[in-house]
Amino acid sequence: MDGLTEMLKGTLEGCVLEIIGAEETYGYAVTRRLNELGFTDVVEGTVYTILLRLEKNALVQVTKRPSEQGPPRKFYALNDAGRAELTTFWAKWEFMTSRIDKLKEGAR
Amino acid sequence: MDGLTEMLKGTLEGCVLEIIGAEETYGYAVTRRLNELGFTDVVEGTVYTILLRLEKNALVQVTKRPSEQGPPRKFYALNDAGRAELTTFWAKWEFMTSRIDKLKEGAR
DNA sequence: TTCCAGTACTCGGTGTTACTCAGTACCAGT
DNA sequence: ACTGGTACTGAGTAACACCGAGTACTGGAA
Repeated sequence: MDGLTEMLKGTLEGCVLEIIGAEETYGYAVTRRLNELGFTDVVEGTVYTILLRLEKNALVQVTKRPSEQGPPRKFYALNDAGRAELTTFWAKWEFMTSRIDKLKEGAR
Repeated sequence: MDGLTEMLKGTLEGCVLEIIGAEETYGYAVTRRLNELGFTDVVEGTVYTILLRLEKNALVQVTKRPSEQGPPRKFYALNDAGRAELTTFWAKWEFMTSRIDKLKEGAR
């Protein structure tokens, strides 16, 4: 599935938030997870920019740990602000999808 | 509901496509329709830019008609390319929402 | 009769976002 | 020595929704 780029704006960050909220993890693994989910076109560079933004906005706690395979990993975990952001993300998602599904079903 | 701006990227155009696909209509009315639907922050300028884009991309057929109330209206109707675009929009929407709902439910 | 509110469209400029692409670097197995 | 997988960075691009100011037409209130 391609051409999802524009549609993912604003939601991809929420997905990343959800993924690292479920379990402390690192950029490369987040990319793999998104690819597994079906977002096959999402590439590492994209995820890293999101991660850097989350860090800049103080929504995550970062811990650098050595890896057995390759360079050290930056592990991300949500802090309180991050969890709050995730909650409002799902609220917005719920709101938007419900309205659009209503439109789709031809509600007047 | 505010702060939906980023999330609407890529989907708002699809919504406009759906609205004018259901019935030939004009910009001001499309804005009203979106506001009724719950997207209260969507403003005229935004809708007109989308309409202009649709016209530029040859997805709509435009007819100017006088109005009883105010300046003449530009009525928009989907052409074949527009209907095709609408179909692929809903396909992308279906794809994206199904994946994200799966993520939300904690699918591994 | 003038002025305002509602209707209706246009357009230049802005900020956010995902993406592209190139680069750096570390390690394992061949 | 080399390749391929792992892992992160950063500069630049394109698309989109939004902002704000402007134009213009009509009808009713002041």
